[in-house]
Amino acid sequence: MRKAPKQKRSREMVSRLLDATAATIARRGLDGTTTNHIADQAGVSIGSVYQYFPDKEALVESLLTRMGEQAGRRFRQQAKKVDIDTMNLQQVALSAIQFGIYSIRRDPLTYEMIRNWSRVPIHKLLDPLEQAFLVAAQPYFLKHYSNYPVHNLETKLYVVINSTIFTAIRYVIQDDSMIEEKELVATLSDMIVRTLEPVVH
Amino acid sequence: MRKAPKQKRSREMVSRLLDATAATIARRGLDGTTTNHIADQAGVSIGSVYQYFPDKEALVESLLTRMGEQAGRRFRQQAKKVDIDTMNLQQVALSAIQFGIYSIRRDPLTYEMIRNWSRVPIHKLLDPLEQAFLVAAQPYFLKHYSNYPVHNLETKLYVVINSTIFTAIRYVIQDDSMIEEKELVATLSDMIVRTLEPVVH
Amino acid sequence: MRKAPKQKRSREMVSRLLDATAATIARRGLDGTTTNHIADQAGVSIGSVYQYFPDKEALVESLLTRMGEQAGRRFRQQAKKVDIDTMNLQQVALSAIQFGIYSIRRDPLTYEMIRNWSRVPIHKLLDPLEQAFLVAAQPYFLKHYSNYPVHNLETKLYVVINSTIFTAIRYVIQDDSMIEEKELVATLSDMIVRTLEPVVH
Amino acid sequence: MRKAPKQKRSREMVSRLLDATAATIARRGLDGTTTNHIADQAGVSIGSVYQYFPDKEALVESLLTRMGEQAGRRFRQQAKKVDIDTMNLQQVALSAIQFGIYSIRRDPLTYEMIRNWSRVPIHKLLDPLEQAFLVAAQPYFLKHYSNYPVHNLETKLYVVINSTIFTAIRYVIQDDSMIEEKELVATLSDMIVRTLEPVVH
DNA sequence: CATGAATGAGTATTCATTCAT
DNA sequence: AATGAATGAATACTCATTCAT
Repeated sequence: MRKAPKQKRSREMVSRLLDATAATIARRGLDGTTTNHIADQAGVSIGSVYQYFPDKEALVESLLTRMGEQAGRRFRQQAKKVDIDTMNLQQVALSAIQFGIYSIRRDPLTYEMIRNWSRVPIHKLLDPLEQAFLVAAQPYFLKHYSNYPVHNLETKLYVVINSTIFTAIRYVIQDDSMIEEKELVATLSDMIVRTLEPVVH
Repeated sequence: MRKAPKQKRSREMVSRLLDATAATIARRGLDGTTTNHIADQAGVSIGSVYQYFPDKEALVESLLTRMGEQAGRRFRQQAKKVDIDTMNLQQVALSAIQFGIYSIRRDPLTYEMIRNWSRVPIHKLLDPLEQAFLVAAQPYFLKHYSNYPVHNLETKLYVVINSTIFTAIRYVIQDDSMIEEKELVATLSDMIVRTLEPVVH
Repeated sequence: MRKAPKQKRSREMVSRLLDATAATIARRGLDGTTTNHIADQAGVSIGSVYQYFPDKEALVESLLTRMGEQAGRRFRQQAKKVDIDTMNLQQVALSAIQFGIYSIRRDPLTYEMIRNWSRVPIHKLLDPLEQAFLVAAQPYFLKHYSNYPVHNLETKLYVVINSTIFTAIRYVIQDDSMIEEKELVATLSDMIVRTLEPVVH
Repeated sequence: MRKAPKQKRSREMVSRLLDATAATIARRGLDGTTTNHIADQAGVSIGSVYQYFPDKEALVESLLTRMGEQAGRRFRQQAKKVDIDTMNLQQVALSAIQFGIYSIRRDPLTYEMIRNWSRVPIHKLLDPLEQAFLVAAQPYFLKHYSNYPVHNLETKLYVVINSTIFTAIRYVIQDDSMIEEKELVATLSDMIVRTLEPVVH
């Protein structure tokens, strides 16, 4: 009974600090973000930051975890609306990639995190997405290809998801202007469909 | 005539500094590498480093360029040995990926560079590889599919190469133990073959 | 109420850092002064220096401003004692210059600052002095020459003050032993009096 | 006989190095000038520079000495043309100052040297000028004021010359826009005339 | 619990000068 | 005498983290 308010206050503080971290990274980039910037943004002292997080790394990791959860939730909500019976995989993949590229381009935080994927525990963001995609895809495959090898599916999804994400990222970041975005998106979704296609005997 | 020895010495120094840079990055990581470490490793003074390279960035870029050239050369040598008539694309891709993953696992330098792909001009390393792959693949496509749409091929190769590289990298770096390496390699090469397959009418 | 002690502490730190800057420049010269020397002299860490001043330049500028304020104050105090009715301008100027030369000779800091006048914002030091002199001189001119052309006075004071300061500085610094100090001072004050003398119709 | 060509070559080299120093300081400023820049500009190796001058300081000092000699020569040539009988001191001073300000503004080398007067042995430049002015002025005073106290004259010229030079310098460098250049020049020459004026009994 | 002042290790780069060739 | 490659001391500034209040 006595602990409740403290825990609530604590949860509020954590959330506030993560908001501040997100806003700061979005505005100043990962390299440009200092712990003091985050404290300022959160409107608390730097000491308080260290009361709730052991170090800067923990702050970023927590933020990524939260981003992963949110992204997974959004993905599941989107997935609900898709009518498996009328839309084919190509269409779904295409709009998903388009939406993904758009999201990265519009969300500086995600952009910055993914840009620095090797320096942050990016899997905290990607794993939930992968998981959500896996769950959402399962019924599709069960319906269309009744005996799709499920274990195989997992690896295929791993390949397909990572391929799509990082190819898209590299394209967005490095602005390889030789290739049209439309064509890239088409080729990527083509890659997805072809790769996921069960082997035809 | 008089300049020859100087040019040679200069080339030797450049090479020595790049070796030192490579060794230092391999041992201490990109972030842990300072210009003074490089000078120490090369056995020269820090001043000499700046006599040959304007700044740290130039050092890393030159190293990546050299790595790209070497990788391209190695790739072409490997490609020579492949007998297009007896080996199919699946087999080629499979051994190439296996070799690639092995290389990254064994070469901490490549590992570190690719790990920091967004902070270094990684294209200096990847472009020659892409180019080499493109050149090596051309006869294959000419042989098997006489009128493969070449422009389309470019985008497809972009997708295929980046997908393979970054998925492999992510796999190696993050040690996603849920998936077997063998299966990943198989799935990746499968993805390559399926994606590059011309559309069958 | 709560901010008071902090502001006090802050003011104390600023003052302490300026003291340290002054002492260090006085002892080691402007070129020989590093930010770490200043921190050492102040008995604080280098980080603290940068908590209160954005860079070295700001430190020097603040010091000059403080020096200007102090010099202006001292000048006004001296000026109070002068009895306009009994002392003439020649006498006032003479003692002022004597005092000035003495000050520079005894104060290595002022000496060093003025020696480097073109590399530091020396006007922060000289402007208050000029202003103080202008204010102090006004009643004198009002009394003796009721309708002295004020705008003209500004330029004349500019010439007179700069001439005096820099000629004295050059004399002190370069130790031109051909000329007696007494004679120089006399000639300078003579110059001042003659130059400020309103035109007689 | 055998030494002659060497001495000639030596003199040529010294002259060449001074030219290079002058050009480099004029173009890059005193702080921006390195010994290697000078060697490049002279088209010789840095080692050769140190064959002829012990250090950078000696290079600058020699250059200032040469500048002083040239300035003195130019001054004497100008002075020849002035007709003492028809021109009065006010006119001479005025045009001299105007010419001086113009020279400093147009000659980046002189500007840069004078701007850094406290860090270079500026007297090597100014002493010959003072001397030349002293010599040139002597007959003028002898003619107009037959029993002008000569010793006094020396000090007065010291004051007048330094006052003029440094006030003008400060004006040019710091661009004190509150004061019109015309007015400053007029006031300075007024100061000169009034100060040099023999005491009227 | 909160504060925020203080800490100090860490790093890229410059340039006058030397000396082996 | 000439070369120019090599030297290396020296310096301003950052920022994650601590701890006394």
